[in-house]
Amino acid sequence: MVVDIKIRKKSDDLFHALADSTRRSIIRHTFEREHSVSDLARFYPMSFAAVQKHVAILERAELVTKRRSGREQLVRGNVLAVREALELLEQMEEVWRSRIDRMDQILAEDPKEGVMK
Amino acid sequence: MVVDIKIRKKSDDLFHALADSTRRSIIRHTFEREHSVSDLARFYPMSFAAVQKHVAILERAELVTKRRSGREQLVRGNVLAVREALELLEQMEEVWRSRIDRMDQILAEDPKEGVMK
DNA sequence: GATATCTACAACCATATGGTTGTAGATTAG
DNA sequence: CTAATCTACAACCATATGGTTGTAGATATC
Repeated sequence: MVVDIKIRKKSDDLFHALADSTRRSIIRHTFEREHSVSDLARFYPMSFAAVQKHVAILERAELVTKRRSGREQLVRGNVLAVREALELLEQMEEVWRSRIDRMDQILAEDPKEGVMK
Repeated sequence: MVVDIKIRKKSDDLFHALADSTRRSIIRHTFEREHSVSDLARFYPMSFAAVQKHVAILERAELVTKRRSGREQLVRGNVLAVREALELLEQMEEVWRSRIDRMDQILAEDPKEGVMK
């Protein structure tokens, strides 16, 4: 299905965006309050352009949004994308949990079955 | 601190490992039950060596463990790493939540203060 | 109007990533 | 013993990634 490809791509973007400590730091900062891009750039040991690229990756993953204010571009964290990532991980955990449930079920079955074999 | 670097690297590895749909699929499969590497390789449209590399990346992120059984290498998902990723995301969410709390606090203050200004 | 600031974006570079094929060592099956 | 299977790992390749510098357009400040 085409929709599946979209979900896959979105998850790829989401986790990829999270797989960098600078970007995780930007998320935290922009969760606290809005920051302009150059505001953020002053904070990290890299060029303005590099930070700009990190913000673009976060934006594509919808982890942050940008809003223009005069000549500044204000970046704000979007908690919904983090929730999305949490849900994806919880779905994985669910597969694991259901396996444990099945094992419990097998162990709870009448032991005679096993002994008689 | 040196410990921080370790945590950073670990988080990088963890989210990077999750940022690929083949690897997320392997996690799900090995959460259900153990699979040998060639078992997994038969399932995906790529070479054995490619799957082997994906498993290595998952192993480095501690998302799976391997156990030898004769000539086979059995791969099993490790739910603890998923929990770790969940915790990291929840910590981010916490920053956001505390900001909301602060805003609520400001809005709950005696309105006279604002009016009198 | 002139100058400084903030942003966008292109071009470039070194390294990482995700794939391939090929070779060789262990282990099992016939 | 021989053949088949499973794994490890090296070498290679195209593209992606994360950084750089430089240029140019908007906006604000003096």
